[in-house]
Amino acid sequence: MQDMKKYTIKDIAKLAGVSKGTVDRVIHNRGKVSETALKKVNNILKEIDYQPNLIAQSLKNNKNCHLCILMPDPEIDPYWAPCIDGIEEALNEFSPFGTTLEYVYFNPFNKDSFEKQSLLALKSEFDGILLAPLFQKESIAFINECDKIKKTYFLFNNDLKSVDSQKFVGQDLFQSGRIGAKLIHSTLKGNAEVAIIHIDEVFKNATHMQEKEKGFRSYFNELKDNSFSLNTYKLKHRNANNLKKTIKYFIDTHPEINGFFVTNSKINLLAALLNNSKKSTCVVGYDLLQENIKYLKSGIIDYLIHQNPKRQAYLGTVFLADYILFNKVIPNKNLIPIDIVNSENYMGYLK
Amino acid sequence: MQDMKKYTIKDIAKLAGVSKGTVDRVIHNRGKVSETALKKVNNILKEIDYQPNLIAQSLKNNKNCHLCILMPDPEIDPYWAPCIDGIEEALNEFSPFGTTLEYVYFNPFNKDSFEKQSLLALKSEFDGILLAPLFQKESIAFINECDKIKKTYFLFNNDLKSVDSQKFVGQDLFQSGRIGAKLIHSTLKGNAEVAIIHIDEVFKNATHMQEKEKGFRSYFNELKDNSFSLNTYKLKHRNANNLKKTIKYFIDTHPEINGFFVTNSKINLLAALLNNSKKSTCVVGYDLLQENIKYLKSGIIDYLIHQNPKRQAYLGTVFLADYILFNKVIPNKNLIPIDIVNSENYMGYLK
DNA sequence: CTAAAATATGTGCTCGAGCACATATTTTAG
DNA sequence: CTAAAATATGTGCTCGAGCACATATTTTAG
Repeated sequence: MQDMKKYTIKDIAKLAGVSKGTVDRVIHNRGKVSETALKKVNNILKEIDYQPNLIAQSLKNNKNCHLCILMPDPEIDPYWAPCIDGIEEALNEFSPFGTTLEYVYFNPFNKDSFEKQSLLALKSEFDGILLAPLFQKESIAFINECDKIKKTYFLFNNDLKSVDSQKFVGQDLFQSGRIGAKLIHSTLKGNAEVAIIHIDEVFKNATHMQEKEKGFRSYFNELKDNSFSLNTYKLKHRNANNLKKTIKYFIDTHPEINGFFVTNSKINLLAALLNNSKKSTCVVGYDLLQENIKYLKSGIIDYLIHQNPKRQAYLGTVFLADYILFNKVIPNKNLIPIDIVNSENYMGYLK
Repeated sequence: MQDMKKYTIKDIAKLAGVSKGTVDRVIHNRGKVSETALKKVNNILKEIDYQPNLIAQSLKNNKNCHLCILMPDPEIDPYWAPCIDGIEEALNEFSPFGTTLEYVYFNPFNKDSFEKQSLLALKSEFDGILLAPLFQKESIAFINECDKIKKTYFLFNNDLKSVDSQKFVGQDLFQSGRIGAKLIHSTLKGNAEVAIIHIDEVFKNATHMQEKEKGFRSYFNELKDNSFSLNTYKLKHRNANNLKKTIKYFIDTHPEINGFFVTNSKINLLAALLNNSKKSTCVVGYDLLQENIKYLKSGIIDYLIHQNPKRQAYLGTVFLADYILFNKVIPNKNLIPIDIVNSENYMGYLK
């Protein structure tokens, strides 16, 4: 609230009765400064709380920032499509500061594809890389490689246990499972048969869903209400038709279930086959895919938990660019809020 | 994705075989350029899609941006406290670009205070002002004055009907009411006595709450379920003790109510007096005040609708600074998402 | 006490855009 | 055809930070 006059190095030099070269040496601890000069300059720096002009600084540095984005192909899994919007939004903000981008997609259901594409990415001359480390082991190998060749990386979507959490933006998946549980609890109150359903299309990329299940179960364990019974079901398959039959068979053989918690965005596959005539049911799943919103609007899905891939990718890009261009520190623990979405507030989260 | 080499004016001058002065004149349409030179330069500009270096530009302009924040005193109404965090966060981002701030607080329950403080603000030498226009008529007078003296303004929290919505960031209050209704509907299912409760401490600043009520009622109207009965109650008073008695009396005389929708952050006053022994009740209100979260955790409040004052103020500040410093256009219709908060996801929205 | 070495300090250029002013070229008037 | 006026073009400074290099001052060795 004080009158924040912006001091320049020249101002400081004049105030201290030295040249700007000396001020510069003091600021950057480059030595070759007498103790008298050092003290004078330091006192003034402290007094006026000198902040260098970021604009002048970055003009001088004239750094460029070329980022590489290593993520699943949104054509293969539409969950990732909003990430592009978030990244492009960040690019818009940073391209006047010399930021450029390059996308490298991999098939999220195919480990080999990740390995192949990550090698491709490494060949590129990027200054920083943003990646969704879907495959634990392979991703760790990849970032070790990045460390070795001194390239900055940043993770989004899911964390890697062995990695500095300062380099990650995403959600707390355990807590996210608890939220699902709370929603089903609020809606069904008691005497409910609850199913935790893992629908997995091709590849078992399960750490994600397991964390959610853990959180979900922890909520009900703490509740100590015997009138809820919980069971886990894994609905897998090889091709889409097959999966549809599996789900249909599951629904038909479990008419007693009235609470459905689907641990990923595939909930629309279940919703398509659910009959909403049964009065007291609660269906909770993940992600604002068009297909999911359709069933949210029609009332078959009660709640969707929003993982906000767009914001995750946006923030990841911004952190990287800010770090590379302006040496800004990346804030610690970037857990973004977990949004509860129903038929009345989903609009706010699209675009 | 092409090789985005960053061209400078010097590069263009060389390519066109002219001096940078001529290039500059072409770029800014300042005339005094022969047709041959004009064509040559324009062709190259088009060809390389020249984008001026924003950093160099703003170093040259060396604009300062002094913002004034005209908002309610958070000491008087704690709802506003998070706004300060959001504004300071924005300030952190922009102070290296020469942005400074000045707060002018008014008493949100006192029109005269607003008028007095807004006059005070006008005396200040600001480049832009961010305000929460609580008082319709007075605020319109104020921004008309701003228009007259050509000062940039931006609104947050609530809109003014007569004002360009491009200068506003906030939430859709009607929709927010519908969300409250949906939550009560999901939780209570049917056969419910629902109360819409306006708790107003001193001043009737009602447009806010009226919009929410309209949305709330519109949801139930569309539902066409006779088993819900809706009633509106206005709980007013002159001093806090008095209000407590009023609320207590209201609760005691309306034991039949099981759905409570409180249209503002004062829901903790109701929650403090509610008995949660009754099994099938649903209490929905607004805002993540500490007092509200207490009752959310204890289970008396089921849902809080998050108006995200922090993000509103953050975005407002960012838009103003970006506009003043970099001539960025302020995006149209800045309606931020309306977050549904329960005991399991509130943490993500704090800080 | 002097010359060389070590240390301290200052100067002037750069980053890219933008503009004032100086200079060069073309057009017009007589 | 020439001088003045009009027009076109180019030069060099500035914004603030940062650094290489030039210069000044102090210390050390003999």
